Amino acid sequence: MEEKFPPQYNSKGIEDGLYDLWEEKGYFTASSHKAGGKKYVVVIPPPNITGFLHMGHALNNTIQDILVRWKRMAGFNALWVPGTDHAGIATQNVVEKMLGKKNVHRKTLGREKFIEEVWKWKEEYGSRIIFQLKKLGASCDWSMQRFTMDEGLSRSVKEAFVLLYNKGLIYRGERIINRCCRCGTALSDEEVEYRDEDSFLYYLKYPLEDGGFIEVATTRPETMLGDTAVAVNPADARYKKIIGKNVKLPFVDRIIPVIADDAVEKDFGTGAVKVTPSHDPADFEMGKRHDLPFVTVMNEEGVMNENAGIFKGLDRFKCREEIVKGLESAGFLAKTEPHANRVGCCYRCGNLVEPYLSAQWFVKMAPLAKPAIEAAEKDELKFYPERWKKVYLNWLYNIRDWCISRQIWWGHRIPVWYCRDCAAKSAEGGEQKGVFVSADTPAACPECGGSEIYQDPDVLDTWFSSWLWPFSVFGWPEKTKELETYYPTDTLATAQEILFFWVAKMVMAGNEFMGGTPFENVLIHGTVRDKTGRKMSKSLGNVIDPVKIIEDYGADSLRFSLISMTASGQDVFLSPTFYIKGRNFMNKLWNASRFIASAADNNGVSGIELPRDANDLLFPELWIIAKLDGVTENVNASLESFRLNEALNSLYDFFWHDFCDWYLEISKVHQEQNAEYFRNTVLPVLFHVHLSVMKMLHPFIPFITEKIWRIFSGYCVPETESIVVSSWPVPRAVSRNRELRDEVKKIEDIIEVVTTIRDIKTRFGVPVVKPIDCFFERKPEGLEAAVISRLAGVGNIIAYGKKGESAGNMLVKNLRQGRLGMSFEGIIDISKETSKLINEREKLKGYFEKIDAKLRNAEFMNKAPEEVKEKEREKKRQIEEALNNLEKDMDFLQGK
RNA sequence: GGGCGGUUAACUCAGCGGCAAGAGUGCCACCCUUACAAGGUGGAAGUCGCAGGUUCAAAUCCUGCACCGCCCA
Repeated sequence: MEEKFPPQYNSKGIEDGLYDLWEEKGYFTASSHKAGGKKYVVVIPPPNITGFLHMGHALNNTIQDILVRWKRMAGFNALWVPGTDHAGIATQNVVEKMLGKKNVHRKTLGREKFIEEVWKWKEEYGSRIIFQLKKLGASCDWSMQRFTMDEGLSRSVKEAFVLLYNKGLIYRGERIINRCCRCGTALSDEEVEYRDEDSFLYYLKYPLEDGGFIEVATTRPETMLGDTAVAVNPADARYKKIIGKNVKLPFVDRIIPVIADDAVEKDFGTGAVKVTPSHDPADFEMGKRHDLPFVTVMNEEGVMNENAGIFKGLDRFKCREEIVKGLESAGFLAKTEPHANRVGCCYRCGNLVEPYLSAQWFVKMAPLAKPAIEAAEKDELKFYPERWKKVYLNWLYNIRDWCISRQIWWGHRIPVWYCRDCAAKSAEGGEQKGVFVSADTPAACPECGGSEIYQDPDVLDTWFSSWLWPFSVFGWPEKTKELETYYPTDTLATAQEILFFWVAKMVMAGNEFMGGTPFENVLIHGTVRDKTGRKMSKSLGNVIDPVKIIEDYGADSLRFSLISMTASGQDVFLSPTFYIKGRNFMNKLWNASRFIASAADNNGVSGIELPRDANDLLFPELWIIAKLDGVTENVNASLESFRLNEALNSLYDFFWHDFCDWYLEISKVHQEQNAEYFRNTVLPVLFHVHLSVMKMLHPFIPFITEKIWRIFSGYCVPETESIVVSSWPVPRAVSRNRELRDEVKKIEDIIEVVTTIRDIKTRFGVPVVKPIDCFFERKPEGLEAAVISRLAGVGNIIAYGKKGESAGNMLVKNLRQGRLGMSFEGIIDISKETSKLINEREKLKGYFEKIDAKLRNAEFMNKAPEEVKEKEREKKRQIEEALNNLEKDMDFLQGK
C-alpha cells in the first residue's frame, strides 16, 4: 500500500513513464484504413522551431488534447497531427546570431553553406518544443509529424504557387511594402506590430518659388529629401491660390508642384502635406494619381543613398536628427510639437519598419477572400466564441494583397525562373519576357530553350506554407489515403493573434485548392497574460514558465488550473500561484483512490465487475449513481459546446463534494455495519463511480487518471489496459426512475440533520467528533442512524415524546423531517443562540415579503411563465416551513 | 477615428434574463476524526464600475459615461 500510494501525490516519476508507455503502445496513432466510422481530426497550430513552450502553447495544446482525447474515448478515429513550422525570419535570425558568436557572417558563408547550418541547427534544437509538448501530455499522432520545410510540404508549397500563378492570382508588382531593415526583408501587413511612441510633429516651411512659404507637417522629416510634391485638399480655402505653384525643396533644390488631392485631411497639421511617393503608401497612391516622380532616398538597409545629397551615407535615424538641425539653422523649421505616434515594428525583431518602394511578389486576395467570406456568412465555418466571426469578416471585407516574397535565405525558394536571353529581348517598358514558374527545377527556358536561366533569389513568407497546413500535412497535391480519410479537419483551436495571419488564410487556401472549408469549428481561446493584463514576454520579465510548473507540480496540475480558470475565449490572467487549485485537486484524487484501494485490500477483493445493476442498491448508492448520471450529462453538454472549464468544474465539484465529502464518508458506515454489502456492492460502486470520473477527467488530466486506472485494474476486471483507449461514460438513467428518486431524497434529509448538528457543535466550540446524545421526533433507524451517528458525531439516538425533554442542557431544531434535540452539558449560550435566531428570522421574513409581493403582483401572475410561478410558490412554501420551524426553535429556547 | 473584450468577496476568476449572487486562494475559530493538514467542520467577507432605460423580473438585455486591455485604420 505505502509504495503504491504514498499519502501525498507526487507527479515526479509518474508522468514521464506513462507518456513513454502511451507512445510505445501507439494509442495516439489513428488509422487511415478504418472503414466507415466517425473521425475527428485536429491539426496543431505548428509552433515554430525556435520556440520554447510558453503559457500560450500550454493553453492552446491542452485544449486540443482535451478535445482529441475525449473524442478518442468516445469511439472516434481521432487524429491530432503535430508538427512545426520553419519560421523563416526568426530561425534565420537565431542561426545568424549563433554564427555571429563565432564571428561568421551569413554573407561570407554563402547561401548554400548557410542553409546547411540552419538545417544542422534545426536538427539539434528544432524539436525542443516537441519534447515539451510531450511533457504536457499532448496525445499527438507522432507518426504524422510534419515540418513545413520537409519534402512533402515543400512540394505542396510549389504546387500552390504554380496553381495561383497560372490563375493570375500571384503577380509581381512594385509597391510600398513594409521593410525591416534589421532582418533585411519585406514583411506582409500582418507581420507589422504597432506601438505607441512619443515623438514629434515637425512643421516644415517650404519656400514657394515666387516668394513666401507653405508649411507642411510631418512625423518623418528625413523623407523630405524624396518629396516630389506638396498636396492640399482642393476644398481648402486657405490654399486655393497656391495650387499649381511650385516649391523649391530645401537641401536638394528640387522644384516640386503644389497639387490638390481629396485624400489630404484638412485638419491634420497645417492642412498641407509633403508627398513622398517612394516612402509612404498613401503618397505612393497619390504619386500614381498625379503622375509624380518616384525618388527613393535610402537603400534597403535604411541608409541614405545618393538621392539624399549631402546626407548620403547617414543612417535613417541619424539623418532625421541632421535634417532637423539643418532645417532649423536654415530657417525652414517652423516648429515642432509633441505627437503621439503609432509606429510599425517588425514582429520578429521589434525594429522600426520602413515603408519602402520595391518589387515583390503578391497574392491577389480579393478573389480568394470571397468564398472565405461566404463560408462564415453561411455558417459553414463556425467561430467559438461567435464574436470572432465579425472580426474575421471585417478583415476579409477590407482585404489587401499579400506580399509573399522575403529577402532571406531560409524558406521555400520562390519557384520562378528568369531567362537572361529572353529578358534581353524584352521591349523597354513592355511586358517582361522570360519569366516562368515551375514546381520542378527546369533545365532550360521553355520559351527559347536557352540554359541561361536562374531562380528568383527570394523565399516565400512562412505563412505561405502554413496556410496549406490542413491538407499539406496529408500529402496534397497527391491524392493520398490520408487526405481522403482525414480531410476536412474538424476543429481548429488557436489564439486570436493569428486569426488573420493564419486562420483566415487557411480558409482561403482550403477553398481554393480543396473546395470547402478546411475545418468546421474555429475555437479561439484567450491570450495568457500576467495579472496586470500584459502579455507575458521575456522582456517584461513577467513570464510564468509552464515547464517549471510541470517539473514542480506536474502537467496535470498545470492543465487543470489553466482550464478550470479559463472561461471560453476569455483572456487568462495568471497569478504566480494559480497552479495550487490543480495541485490540491490531484492530491484529493490520489487520496480518494488510496482509500478505495486500501478498502479493497482489506477485503481481499479483486476482479470486481463493473458496472453493477441498480436493483439491489441501498439509497446512498442510488444517490451517488444518480448524481454521477447528472454530472455525466452536464459534462457531455459542456464539451459539445466547447465550454471546457464548465465541464471540468462540474467534475471537480462532484468529485470533491458529493463523492468525497458525502459518499466516501457514508461508505465507511457500510464498512463498519455491513461487511458483506460493503464488499459485494459498495466497493463495486466506489470503483464504478470513481473510475467513471477518472475517465471523464482523463482528457483534462491524463497522467494521474492513467496512473489510478492502472492501479485500479488490479482490483477490477479491466475494461482496457489503458484509460486512453477506454470508453467514454454514458449516463445510466437511474435518476429518471421515480421510486428511486424518493430513496435518493433520504440523503438530502440526512444531510440536513448532519449539517445542523455540526453547525451547532462548531458554533459552541464542541469538536464534531465529540459524541452528543440526540433526540429525534422521527427516530432514524439502521443505516440512516448509523450515517448520522458517524458523520455528525452522535452518541445515543433517542426518540422523544411530544412535549420533549426540555431540560436546560438541550437545544432543539425543527427540521423538515421533524424535531431534533441535541443534548449539551451546560455549554449552550441561550442569548447568543436567541440573537442568531432573531437575526435569521428577520432575513427570512424579508425574503418572504419579497416572494409574497411577487406572487401578489398581478403583472407577474399574468406574464411570468407557469414554471417560474410554480418555482416561486414552492419557494414560498419552503420559507413558510422554515419560518415555522424557526418560531418553534425560539419557543423552545424561551422555555415555552 | 472604428471595432472588440473586461470592470462581481482582500486576490485570481465563474455566473450573462427568473439564486437570499458562486468557486479557488487568502482570512477567522475549532479539529493531527487512520484516504487526504495539499485535509475536515463551521464562519466572516460583495449597494455585481457609474448613470439612465427596457421588462412582471436585470449582475445578466439596451443606451450613455468612466477606467483597464486588445485589435484594425
